[in-house]
Amino acid sequence: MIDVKQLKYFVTIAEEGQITKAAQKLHIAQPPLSQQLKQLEEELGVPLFDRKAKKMELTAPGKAFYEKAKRLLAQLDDAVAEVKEIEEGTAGTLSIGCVKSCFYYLAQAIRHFHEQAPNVTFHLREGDTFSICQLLYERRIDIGIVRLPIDSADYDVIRLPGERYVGVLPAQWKTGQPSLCMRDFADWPLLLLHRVHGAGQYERVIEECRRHGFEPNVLCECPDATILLSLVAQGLGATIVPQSTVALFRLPGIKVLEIIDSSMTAEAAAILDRQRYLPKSARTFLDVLQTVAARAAGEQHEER
Amino acid sequence: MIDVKQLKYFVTIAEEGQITKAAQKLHIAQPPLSQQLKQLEEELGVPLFDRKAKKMELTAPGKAFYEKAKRLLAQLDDAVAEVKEIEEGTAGTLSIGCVKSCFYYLAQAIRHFHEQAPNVTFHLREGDTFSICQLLYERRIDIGIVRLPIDSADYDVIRLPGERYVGVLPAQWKTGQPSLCMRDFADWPLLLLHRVHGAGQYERVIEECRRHGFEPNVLCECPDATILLSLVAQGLGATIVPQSTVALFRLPGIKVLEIIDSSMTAEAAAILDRQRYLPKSARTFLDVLQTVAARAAGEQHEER
DNA sequence: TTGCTTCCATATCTTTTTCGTATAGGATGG
DNA sequence: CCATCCTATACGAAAAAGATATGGAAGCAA
Repeated sequence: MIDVKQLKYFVTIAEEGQITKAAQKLHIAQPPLSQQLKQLEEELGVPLFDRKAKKMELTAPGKAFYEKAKRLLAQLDDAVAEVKEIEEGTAGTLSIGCVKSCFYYLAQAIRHFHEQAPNVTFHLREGDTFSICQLLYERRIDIGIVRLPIDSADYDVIRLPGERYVGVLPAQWKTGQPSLCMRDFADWPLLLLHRVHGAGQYERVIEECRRHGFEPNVLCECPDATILLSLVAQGLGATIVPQSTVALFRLPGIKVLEIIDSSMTAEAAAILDRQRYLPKSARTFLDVLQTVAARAAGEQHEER
Repeated sequence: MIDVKQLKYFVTIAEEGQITKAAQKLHIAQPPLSQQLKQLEEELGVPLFDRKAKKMELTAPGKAFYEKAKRLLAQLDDAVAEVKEIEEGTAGTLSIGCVKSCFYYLAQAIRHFHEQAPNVTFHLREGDTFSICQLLYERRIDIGIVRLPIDSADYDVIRLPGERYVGVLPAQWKTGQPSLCMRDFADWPLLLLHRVHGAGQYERVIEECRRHGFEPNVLCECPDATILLSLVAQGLGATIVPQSTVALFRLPGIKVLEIIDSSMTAEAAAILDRQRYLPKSARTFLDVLQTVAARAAGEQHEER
């Protein structure tokens, strides 16, 4: 079976014009090189060189094979380099699925990661937590970014720092203070994020309202943060969302106010298929994501 | 060092989806295949598969490498096939240098050879015997076709059948008989082939004239048969050339007559660089050339 | 859950291949 | 004609690849 080693040997001999010099260049002794060449010629069934007294000269088939061999070796090197680049995360594609309320993290992370690894391209998918998990299971995405809680049986869950919820009101609404209490929401129609499948933030917010002694008036539930916020901008009602959600989708016509008497935190996480090999680009991206999330959490504390 | 064998193994595993089946297909045991794969992954520094319970699944770098590897293996096969084709003479290029007075042989040989090996292309060079030898020495041509005698020290000489000389006269010249004697040339201005370097047919014809008791009146000597014959066609004089020479360059305005009282033969030969590997196409071509020359000689005898 | 099956990984031994040293043979040039 | 340079062959040593035996994890069925 023809071997890469034989190709390298052959190419070197062809370029050096003699076996002895080629052997030196290859850091092997001369006899084995003679043998390898002989073996290659036998495998091909074709003499590759005319053995002249002072120099080996390529035959017609030899010339043709030299060109091919050189090309093949170069392509092999390329292939190896590319594989390593993909592994190192300096090239390749990263597929990420993200719930909309976490796009702020994602956008920041992509921006920072792109500075480190400009050759990595992204495929983004959007959906609610359930569908993101589904995509991950189907291997359509490498990383999912979702809101907790989730059923974590099949995934590695990398928790991101929790963040506070904020109240979002139509800009024209009058409020006495520059901040809100949970009790304020008792009188307003509420628009809330709600997963299509399973329990999540929605249930948590309802729970919090009840803890503050009122049953919320939920006008609309919707799984998509941008739709929700645009409805708020239309003046339909107020909503309670994680802070980062409005950091990205800060539409005109809404105002964002702190809720001072609630310690609810929205938790997000990056999730991974446990059984799957993760390219280094993905691992690096996760680091970046965590850094971004941590900084966002820090800023939040400062504001407070 | 990455090995073709490893690539084949890897591709097979990738296609079979599991090591055990791949090992069966490759006719080796399973453990060595596991080891080879492991080794390849170590050399690349990248895991190529996710080991899942029931099937091996390619990682992102693995997918990329699979495509490259498959392509490389195909190209290697192509390269080997091409080299063998060139060796077998079913492809490649054949460079031939030929003196003009032998082009008849060459044309016939090329025509027949082309039927056998339509993928072989030709590079033709023309010159006198000396320059053809020179081209062969410089490896600009694979085969030379020349008139004897030559200095045969450095070449393998493959003699072609000898052929008779014929007299060529301007068409308008009146001759009593349908054939000629050497003596007839005593009265005519002669145009003769003459090598630029060294001795050859010219000297032989002069010698033959003297043997017949006259000193030829050489009006013009010239190394190129077509020029010579066109001068004859212009009525400038007569010439004596090998029969095959006029067989190809039968210009209007000349007539060809047998010389009945001379047994001079013109000898041609194919010559080869002794120290050089000869592709099979060249060897096959030589066979065809000899067949063609032999048949030409046969026809000549019949005519006679 | 238990037991069975399937498949990958590891360990060890055997065989094959490859390499290095020593040496012979052929061509070239002074 | 000898010295030199290069290639080819012979043979022992080292390295690599393969086969067999075995262990362990995961799926599947009872």
